[in-house]
Amino acid sequence: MKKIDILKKLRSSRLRPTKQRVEIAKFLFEREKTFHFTVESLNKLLTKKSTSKIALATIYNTVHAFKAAGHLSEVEVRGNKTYFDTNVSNHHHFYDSETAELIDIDANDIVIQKIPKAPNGKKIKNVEVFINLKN
Amino acid sequence: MKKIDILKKLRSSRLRPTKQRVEIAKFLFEREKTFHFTVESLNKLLTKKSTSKIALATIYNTVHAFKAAGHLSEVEVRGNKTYFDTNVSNHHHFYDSETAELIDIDANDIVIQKIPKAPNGKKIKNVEVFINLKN
DNA sequence: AGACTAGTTTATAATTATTCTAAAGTGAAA
DNA sequence: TTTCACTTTAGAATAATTATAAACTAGTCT
Repeated sequence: MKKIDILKKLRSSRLRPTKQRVEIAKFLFEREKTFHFTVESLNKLLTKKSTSKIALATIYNTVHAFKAAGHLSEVEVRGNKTYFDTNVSNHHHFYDSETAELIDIDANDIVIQKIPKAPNGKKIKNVEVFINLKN
Repeated sequence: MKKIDILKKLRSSRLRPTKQRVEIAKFLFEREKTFHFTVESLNKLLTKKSTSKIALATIYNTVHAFKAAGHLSEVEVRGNKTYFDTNVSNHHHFYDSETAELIDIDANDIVIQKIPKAPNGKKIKNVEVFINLKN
């Protein structure tokens, strides 16, 4: 994703393309593969990569703004920290608890044959499959 | 589950049946249906039910000890608090984000037809399906 | 039964992740 | 270029959980 697209992406979501947002967006979205991270890991990576320090609160703000805009998804991982994913399409995850690493699984690679009905008055919003790994 | 069984359960897990552990175990395991809770909710319920106050740290200790012994499972719920489940068999969950409520799904009620291979050198430990609900 | 000891409970402090606050800064519309 | 709503920022506040260390107790050994 080019810089111009980053700007479009931000503007189309009514997010002012500030220096910080552009830098974080470039870091997150200008890559081939999907990227999984926590706010802590993102902060470390940004600090290493860049000269200008972005406040932790700004990273929280920005990540949440990107999530609200649909540019990031939050991943179902049990544990203390919240994981985010640049892949916002419907998909699933492997989780390697040894390395605390997430790996995407394409929605087409999992087929569910039988699924229960939602309880009274409720509807199914989405189905997330989580495959825990061991060595 | 009777009191004698609670004592057996504790002893078989090498957990001394202290007053607090027995009280918590009775509260958790002497019921028909599976029970979902957070440490906070359990603490409130125990405080309401019982005369003797159990320290919050003890509840954390005990819940973790029960989990380590395989008497409780931790549920995959994104969010700040950790959810536990008295159902330790292989099963899945509905999650109602409106009410922050978990509902068990029997393992037989979900059939997965196609599943990806585990990455190099890894094996599949287990598969958890999580169905998010909406109104 | 009495005393010992390792395991347990407890109140409180510490830690960790996240959110709040309010003052200073800044994009972009006019 | 002025203006102002939106942002950023440092630091305080909050919330969940874990650590600490002193007091307590179940079970064992006599």
